[in-house]
Amino acid sequence: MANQLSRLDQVFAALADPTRRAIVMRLCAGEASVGELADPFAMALPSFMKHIHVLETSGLVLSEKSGRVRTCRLSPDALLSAEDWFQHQRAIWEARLDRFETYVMKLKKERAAAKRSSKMIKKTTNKTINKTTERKGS
Amino acid sequence: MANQLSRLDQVFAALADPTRRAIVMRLCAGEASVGELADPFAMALPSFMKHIHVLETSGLVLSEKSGRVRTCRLSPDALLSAEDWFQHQRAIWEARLDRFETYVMKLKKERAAAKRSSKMIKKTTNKTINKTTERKGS
DNA sequence: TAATTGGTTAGCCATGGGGCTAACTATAGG
DNA sequence: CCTATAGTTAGCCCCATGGCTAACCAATTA
Repeated sequence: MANQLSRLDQVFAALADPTRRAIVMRLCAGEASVGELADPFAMALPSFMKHIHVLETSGLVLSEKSGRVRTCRLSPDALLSAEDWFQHQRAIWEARLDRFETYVMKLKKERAAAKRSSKMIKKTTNKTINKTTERKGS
Repeated sequence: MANQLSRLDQVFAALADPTRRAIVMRLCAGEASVGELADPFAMALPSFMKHIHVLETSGLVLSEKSGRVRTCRLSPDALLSAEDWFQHQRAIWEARLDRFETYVMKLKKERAAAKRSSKMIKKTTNKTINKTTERKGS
């Protein structure tokens, strides 16, 4: 009970394996038994079951046993939470790009104005731009 | 295609580690030197450098050394390709849901018709319908 | 030139992941 | 009742991963 990894850790770790990604892709098309899922893979069943187990503990897959057959289905929640992570990062990234772009536009204007009214001071301003991208809040 | 998969392997594996996800999140806010990146982590530098290296070979991060300082920045391509994967899976999933739903609608109609014209045969149909109501919007 | 700073290389260690076989349980079918 | 089917459990192997220290460049800076 000491070190519980975050759900994202488990979801990404689960999806880092091509076999498991293939299983998820297969389950996107509908539920299936372990045997059906395992069929395309040249792998011993116990090995395959480990993958299923990883997917289950990551929350990506749910399964239920009835009789001697275990049926697996996708639980889209974990998938969505990972997708959310990407979208969140992208939002931050794009916001920064926007801020940067407007900043550069402002600089451009200022530079143009300075050029119009003066002689030549642009070298240092240019360097300042690099510094800013490097670090924002610290 | 197989090439792309192995890249996904690396991207997901890279993101499966909380340290590395934190680095990516930090880099979404702008580029930084290795030292700056390492600062928040209670970890020896060589260990930290391994994470940077993993991120670089996964294609998530680019770095450039000038003088004795190595500056890292995010390369959004890999991030986007992973996000695409999710969106693709979700599309398939949702398409299936739609197909399933129309199928159930068809069943409902048929059941209503059967009920109108016959006695009582609802057992299995009923079970199928419950499955649908269980998850609808997602 | 000497010392400091910022990374890098090399090598060690413990753990965990992904694969296997063999043997076992439990249902379904003949 | 007997056998085949579908998973499951146990245990072994190998190598990748994530952490460490120690020693080593190579730029800056005093």
